Amino acid sequence: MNEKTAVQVWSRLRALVLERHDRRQEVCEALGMSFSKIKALRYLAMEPLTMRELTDRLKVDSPYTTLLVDDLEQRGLAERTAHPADRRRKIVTVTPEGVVAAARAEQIVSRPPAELLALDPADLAELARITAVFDDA
Amino acid sequence: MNEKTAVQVWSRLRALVLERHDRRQEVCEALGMSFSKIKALRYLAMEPLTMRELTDRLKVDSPYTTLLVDDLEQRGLAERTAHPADRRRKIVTVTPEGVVAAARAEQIVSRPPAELLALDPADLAELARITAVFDDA
DNA sequence: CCCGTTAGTTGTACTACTATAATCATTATA
DNA sequence: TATAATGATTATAGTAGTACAACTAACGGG
Repeated sequence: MNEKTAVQVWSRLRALVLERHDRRQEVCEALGMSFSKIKALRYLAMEPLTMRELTDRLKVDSPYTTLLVDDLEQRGLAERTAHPADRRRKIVTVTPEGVVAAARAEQIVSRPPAELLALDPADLAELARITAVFDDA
Repeated sequence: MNEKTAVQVWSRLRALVLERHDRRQEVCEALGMSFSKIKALRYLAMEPLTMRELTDRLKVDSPYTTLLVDDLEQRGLAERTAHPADRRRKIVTVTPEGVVAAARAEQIVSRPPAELLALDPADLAELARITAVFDDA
């Protein structure tokens, strides 16, 4: 009954991530911007992206990406710069202020929930071992 | 280093639930309605609720709950009925069609991801054992 | 060099959701 | 029994996000 156990585990993981520890509202309030903008900022903080790459990562349409980056620029968190090889493209990079803001967001969402911290260390280690395969799956 | 391991596990669980297997779009397309309405329908399918109780569960404001239930009623998926003891309240119940729709939604979101099904049965059992404490936490 | 394609922007219109205030009926309470 | 509080609705306005069409500028292959 692998299937049945998987359903049960899946239900618990969803409850943990989606219901009990949905940090979206918290991070939106902390940074004073919508979650879409925070997602954009976090992608850009990982590496500079062209508008198109950012559009693909966010899974939105390109006109909306323009609006998102417009807003991030107005807040002084990101900048459009020229692409060295293709003058059609624009590379969006985060400013130092953007790096700080992205780190604040990252810190909030990555804070592990009490349920995990309360686990027996051996069980937590087991969890780490078992979930390791998710990284490259 | 319990903290560090917890951060790592938390990161993997978030990626699994939020990035790789976010079923929101899929279930919205299957039922032809917004995710808020589907959430409302699923709560109501578990048990009949008053408008206030539904409002609290959905964490929206009461005027919006009115709109949500209006729409579910128009689709023939839910019904407002009188409260036996308090004529101010209205009890919202799902219709037989609503039960079917809620079950379809449930089936989509509860389908466990390939990552879990591919686990070694012993590891999956371990996962079930360790995550069991989440149920009452 | 022409032509199809791509990158990005602008504009418009729409849906989903949020916030607030006002209103009505009903119930609980001082 | 007057008054406060509650449950639900209506109305209004605003923000966020989505979809589409049109457009400019620039690249790339025949």
